[in-house]
Amino acid sequence: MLEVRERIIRSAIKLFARKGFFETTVEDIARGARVAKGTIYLYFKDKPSIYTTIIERHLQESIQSLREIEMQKISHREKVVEIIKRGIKIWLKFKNAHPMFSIENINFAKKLMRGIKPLFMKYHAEIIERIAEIVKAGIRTGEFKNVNPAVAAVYIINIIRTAILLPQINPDLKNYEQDIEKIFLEGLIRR
Amino acid sequence: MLEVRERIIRSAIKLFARKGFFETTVEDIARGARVAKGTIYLYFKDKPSIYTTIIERHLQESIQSLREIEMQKISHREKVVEIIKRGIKIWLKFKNAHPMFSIENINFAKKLMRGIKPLFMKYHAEIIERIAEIVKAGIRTGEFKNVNPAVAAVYIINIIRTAILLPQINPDLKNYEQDIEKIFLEGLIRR
Amino acid sequence: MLEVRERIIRSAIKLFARKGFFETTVEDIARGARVAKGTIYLYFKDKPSIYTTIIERHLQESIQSLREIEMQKISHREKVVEIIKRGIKIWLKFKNAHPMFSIENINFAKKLMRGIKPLFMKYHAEIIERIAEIVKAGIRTGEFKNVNPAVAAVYIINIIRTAILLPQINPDLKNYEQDIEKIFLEGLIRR
Amino acid sequence: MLEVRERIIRSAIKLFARKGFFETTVEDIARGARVAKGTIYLYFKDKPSIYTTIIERHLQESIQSLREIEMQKISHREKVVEIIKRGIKIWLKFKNAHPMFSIENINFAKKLMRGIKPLFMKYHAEIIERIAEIVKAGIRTGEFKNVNPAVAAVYIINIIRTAILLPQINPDLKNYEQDIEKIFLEGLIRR
DNA sequence: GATGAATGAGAATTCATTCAT
DNA sequence: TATGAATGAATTCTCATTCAT
Repeated sequence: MLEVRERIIRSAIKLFARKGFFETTVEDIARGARVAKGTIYLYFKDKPSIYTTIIERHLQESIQSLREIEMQKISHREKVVEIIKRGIKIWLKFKNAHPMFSIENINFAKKLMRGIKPLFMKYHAEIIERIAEIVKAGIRTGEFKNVNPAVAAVYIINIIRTAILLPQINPDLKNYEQDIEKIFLEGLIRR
Repeated sequence: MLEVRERIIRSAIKLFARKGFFETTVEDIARGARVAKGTIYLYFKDKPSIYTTIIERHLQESIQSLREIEMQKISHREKVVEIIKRGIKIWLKFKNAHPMFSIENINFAKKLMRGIKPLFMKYHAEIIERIAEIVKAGIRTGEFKNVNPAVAAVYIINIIRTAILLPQINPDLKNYEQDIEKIFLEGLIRR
Repeated sequence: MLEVRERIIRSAIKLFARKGFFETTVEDIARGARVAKGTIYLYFKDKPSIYTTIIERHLQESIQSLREIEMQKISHREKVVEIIKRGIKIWLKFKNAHPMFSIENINFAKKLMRGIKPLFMKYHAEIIERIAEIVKAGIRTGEFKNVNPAVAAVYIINIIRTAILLPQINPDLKNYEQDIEKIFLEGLIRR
Repeated sequence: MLEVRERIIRSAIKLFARKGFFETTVEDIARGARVAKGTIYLYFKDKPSIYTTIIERHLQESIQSLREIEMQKISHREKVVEIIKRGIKIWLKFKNAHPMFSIENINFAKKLMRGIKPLFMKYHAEIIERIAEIVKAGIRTGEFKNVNPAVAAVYIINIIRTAILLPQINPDLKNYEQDIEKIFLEGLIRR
């Protein structure tokens, strides 16, 4: 049997993803973790802090993934492609509950989420920063066009988002990753 | 003074965008519209239906915008650029509350959104369809690369989203639209 | 077209009988009377006073009916039977909404009905009184057993109630009036 | 101190009888039971279900009482008298709130009662049935007149009602039970 | 007289959080 | 540590009544 704290987190991830933060009750989480309601409060200060913990974990995972990519001996183009691939993998785990690349959700519930924003912003800024660094390097080596690296970084995060949303919106689509990558790297315009 | 119904809608748009659906109370909306709580219920069946009405309005506006672009006598490239420009304008108004712009919210509050989903999906499908048609035409004329038009359509919607998020994440950035457009149309890779 | 006031009363009678006092809204009554909601308040002080008016009308009708029976040249036994017959007829019109022989309803809604109680009690006392007078006379002439006339009067009102409830409880029953009258006049015990 | 659930039920019985269902608030009940408002909802799904529970309890008590009477080794006449005596005792506790005792209430609040009606009808039918059986047996043995037993059963229930109402209407009356019993068993007519 | 839009007090219900055991 | 019964603030929604037109 897992640690109580871990059981709570896993139960919460499952429920937040399925029903959302507001429509998941602390009781639901407790039931899923097979502990009593009160026990939750021995491990977490309040409901939002469960959410915060989950987000933080995923953001850290994302940053760890970026660090690994940075150190690989591959072209910057390949690095960018790798960021997208691994980003999809990590974020897919957390799917819809993840406010990561859905920054709006942070505003979606001001009061409750107030505590999440600074945390999120800190990590988010680092993620953008690290991706921007790779883009900047790619520009220096002449691999990439001369664009604002920060803009490109946000753009890349949205590419990940596009890849995750696409099958939700259009489940029949196959091999869309190739098209996304193509448009992203080479542009929509034919020459 | 505006019509009561219109005042309620505008108050709700402002509040949903600022605080989100759950943390906006009916009383808040009433206060913002300068009517009594009960008055809301003369114009709307319940709280979710205010939300639905707002969403529908924005989706219809989006579709109307697409129709106008379709009829313009400009290149497909210019049409796509125009879609993005006008999309930004429309969605900016509704910012954070807009579930299209932030499809994750649909899962962020499953039960609430259940009623909205069919409505949303209907319009969303039409929007994707119309954008895809333009892309398809552009491919035929040789303006665009040969990619799956549906993939490109979702991609374009996410470009709009990127453009809206960027200044929120990094308020110092200037002229980022140009870079976004450049990456989108010509790709990140230099040649 | 009837007078407005009369239209309101008839609409209310119909609705109170069908849905009860609490679940009939003033708006319902107005719609049924084909007047605007506000118009009701030109004719009645408030919602309970519509109810009061209806009750008063029926109680007066009951008393009028008793007065007529008193003057008839028939035996006391026949008078009592007549009271029951005409009581059934009058009360049936108002059926379930009638708190008359459902004195509990007066307590069923203390606050709202507070105004009804004195009115009701006044008439009710008179009705009991008049019936008791007839019973007393019957005892004097030797037609009836020597029982407390007031007890007999309430008993008689409950006979009316029994006759009205029976078909509601058991719709298949036929000719039950005869059995009720028999038990009432001659008793259940065989001799 | 009683169990919480029991305290809630007793508080509700007292209040429903005094003020009626509609004018008793959940807060009232909670205060009377000395628990918080929310606690009510740990024991009952909603307000009507408190009512239902109370009704069911009293109906079951009535049936249990009938079963006991059935088994007694006394004449049918004595059984019938016993039914009335014990009926008075049981129903007095629940007085005004009891819809059996006051079947009109069923229509006094149609929507509310819709959920109660099937429950009520089930028990009510059994009560009538059991009383009717006793009457039928009394007719067979020659104790009772040859009347429809179902009619007599409803008649008996109304006798109970008469006995409960009488002191409410006329508080000065003494020994009225004897007169009621006399009229019921031997009839009003003198011979 | 007549209207019906607007009001707002009041009710039922939910659920995060506490705390005695 | 763990429990889960109890709490009560907060929210949605209803509807009798008012009042400007």
